[in-house]
Amino acid sequence: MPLAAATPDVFKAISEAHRREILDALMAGEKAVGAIVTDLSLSQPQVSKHLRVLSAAGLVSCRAEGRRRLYRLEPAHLRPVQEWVARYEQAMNDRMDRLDGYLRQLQGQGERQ
Amino acid sequence: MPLAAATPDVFKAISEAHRREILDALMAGEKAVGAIVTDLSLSQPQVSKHLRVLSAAGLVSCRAEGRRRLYRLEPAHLRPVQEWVARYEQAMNDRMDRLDGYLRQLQGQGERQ
DNA sequence: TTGACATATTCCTCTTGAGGAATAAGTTGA
DNA sequence: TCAACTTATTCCTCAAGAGGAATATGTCAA
Repeated sequence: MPLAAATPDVFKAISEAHRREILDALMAGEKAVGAIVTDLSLSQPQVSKHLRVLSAAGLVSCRAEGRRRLYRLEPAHLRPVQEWVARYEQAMNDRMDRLDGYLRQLQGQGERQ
Repeated sequence: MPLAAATPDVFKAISEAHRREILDALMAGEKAVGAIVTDLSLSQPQVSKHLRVLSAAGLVSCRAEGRRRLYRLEPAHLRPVQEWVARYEQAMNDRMDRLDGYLRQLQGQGERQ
């Protein structure tokens, strides 16, 4: 994973399954790198590199405690994604409403016949 | 864009900015490829390839009308993303609540002094 | 200081993916 | 059938990105 992988693009950051797993693991709370390694059965460099990407995207933060580094979720930085999908939830509902209206209309016709 | 790009992975599909723009453009309703091309100032092959990826992910569907192909949004297939982020909204709120409780506690102490 | 430990980084290889140019394929109208 | 039109596909190149192995960096404990 080259340095350039540390893109601050949140959508890119969460597009990788392993990185989503890491975020999921951090939902339980702060964790050291080693804990993530054992939890997810990934290699240590692999986890470090993914954490770097997540960090660049602002999705995790880090504090040092002794020789360990404790990573913590920063869920607020998922907001761009959240807002983006939210607009489509609206679209989903609109479609539902149309379908609903159509069904109601069909039903009305049925009753009139 | 090789064929292998047609991954049915929704997260990968929406990780590309141009593809998100295409989806956004389709929120207004069904559109022909050419319309997307002019709307977004992308090349025609570029749009076709992105539509292929979006289609493989189930995010758009297509119907032929004469020599044109009309693409339509399938917002329901964004559900995996929506559900995934939703879990983090919960995490955000939890954190907010803790912050709120903490502030209240501080305020209480201030009043007592 | 030295050695064990925890994490980060570098170097490498391989695959994936984006985009351009050219072309193929399907459709319509004359 | 032929020419114009619309979209899809192929071939190519280049950059990005993932992962492994080895190593560097930093920290603690004795």
